[in-house]
Amino acid sequence: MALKLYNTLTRQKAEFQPIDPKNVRMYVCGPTVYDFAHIGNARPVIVFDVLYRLLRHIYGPEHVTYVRNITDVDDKINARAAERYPELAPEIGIRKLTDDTTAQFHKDIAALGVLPPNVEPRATEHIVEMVQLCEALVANGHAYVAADHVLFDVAAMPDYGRLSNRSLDEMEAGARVEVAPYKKGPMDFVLWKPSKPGEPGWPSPAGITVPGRPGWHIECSAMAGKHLGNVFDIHGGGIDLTFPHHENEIAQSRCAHGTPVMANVWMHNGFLQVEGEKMSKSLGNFVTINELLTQCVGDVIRHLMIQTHYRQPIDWTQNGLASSQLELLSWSEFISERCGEVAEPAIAGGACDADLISVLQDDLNSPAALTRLRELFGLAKAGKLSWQDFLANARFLGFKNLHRPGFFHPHIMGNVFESGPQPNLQDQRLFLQYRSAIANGDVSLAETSLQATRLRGFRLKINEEGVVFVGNLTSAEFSDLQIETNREINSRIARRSAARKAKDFKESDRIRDELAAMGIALKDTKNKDTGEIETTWEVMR
RNA sequence: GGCCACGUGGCGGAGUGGUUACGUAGCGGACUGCAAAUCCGCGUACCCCGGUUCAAUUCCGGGCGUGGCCUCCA
Repeated sequence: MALKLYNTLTRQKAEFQPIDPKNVRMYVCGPTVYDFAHIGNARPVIVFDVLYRLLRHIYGPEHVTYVRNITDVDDKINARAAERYPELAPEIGIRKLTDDTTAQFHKDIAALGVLPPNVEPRATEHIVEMVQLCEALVANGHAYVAADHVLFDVAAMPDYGRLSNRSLDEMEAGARVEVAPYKKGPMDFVLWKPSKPGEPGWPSPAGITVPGRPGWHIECSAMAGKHLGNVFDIHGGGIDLTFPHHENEIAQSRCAHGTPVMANVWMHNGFLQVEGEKMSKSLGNFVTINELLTQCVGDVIRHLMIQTHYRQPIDWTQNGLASSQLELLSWSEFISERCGEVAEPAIAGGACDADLISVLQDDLNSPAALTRLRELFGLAKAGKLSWQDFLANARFLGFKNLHRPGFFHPHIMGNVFESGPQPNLQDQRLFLQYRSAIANGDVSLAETSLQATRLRGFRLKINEEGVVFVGNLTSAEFSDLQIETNREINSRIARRSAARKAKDFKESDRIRDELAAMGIALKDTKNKDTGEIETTWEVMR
């Protein structure tokens, strides 16, 4: 089956035909860097990561160019920088804010298993290209200068509004925005505007003498043009960007370059709600990726995200996260049993499943891909498929911690020593935060969490499988909790086995309950060869 | 007001003009001293009202509900 994609431009699913199969080009609108990225920002990042992986699979990794920009010039950035760094010169404060926020963004999405794009251009490094675009548009009559602004003349473009399916008449009729007096047409939009004092500014195009700065849309036209050419294959982003952002990008790029399209395929991911409500700062239900990563491993977020088709709305809930985590737990328990002591399986081998690729090729049907992965899981459990093959497919979908089941347990292991303080809810949250920090590779958060728990009288230890052990030894020679713990657990299991042999079930059940109170679950299995009963343990679900 | 999505079993979530996807929870069974884990089995869902059709959850029309854009928010 060939790759089919839904195209907002045509409102149809159609077979994807790359302009050049040796260089498939995709542009996705990235974040404006002024604050922590939220879960809504994570959606396009994950969705188009799946597409990127699929394209690389089909055309070869070296034949795909993925560009995702960083918007680092914006009113919100200016305002935030002035607020946070009032003592710094504006350009220094802005640079610091955008650098820090970009670094944070990278850290957050790395935990989500997202591959880095081939190019990640910053708007401020493409001012020259933006100025050139403005010049070209003024020169060919698609833009005009008024009051030190460069404005796009919407009336000069016959099919303006095609992407968002709007006519100029409708938009003007329904427009709620006040029209600036210098605009020729009410829908004309800004390509370049004069900088106010204290705002970043650059030499202006088109004979404007005062310094200025770019409008919102022009940056993407400039960056896409520079890195992907005047016409490229796929342009993606959130559905809210369809109008005006993408519509205006198209207008600028096409009119500047004289091309019939900017990108052949336009893809838009659906919106996201939180616990049934729209996410907004005023409602106080703003969920940042960073915050989520203190509760769970990035794989869990990814699982929940791709379980819904990218064009469907998602209601993001705590409940959903928990069930995603549970499924990942069962996969990871299987994997860790099979791969044994290989802590960092640089697992060789494992092939991509044709059916999984096939459903993914149907407009990126990631939920169906997950269903296929579940079938593969069943086959692997039944011994009809190697665990490496299953793992390879899971990794293709971006899950990267399946060899560490400890990361997916709903709880961390309970208190294995009986004296001293018992953890309360807040402590347990800290334990989880520590585990997540380790899982997501956040070294500084891990250290902070460790310190905090230490102050509260607990000691944490995490093993290769991601299982966190908690003790409250007060001794300064707190050596190796894991060894202590294993010794403790094994001796209790031995006592229980003896009791069972003696048919003292009251005693054996008592020991099992005791272990359960520590968060340890026992499993009795019959050894197939010897017929002996063997007891294994794991952290409780 | 204009334009546009979405509404599936307890929950999550694909898909289809006629044959109970899938996951999870729940229930029943096997196994077990009892559990847990595992394995096997079970649920006959598609917002409402009309229409088209031999047949609609799936197509068409209307309604209701939720959400998005038209306000530089993915």
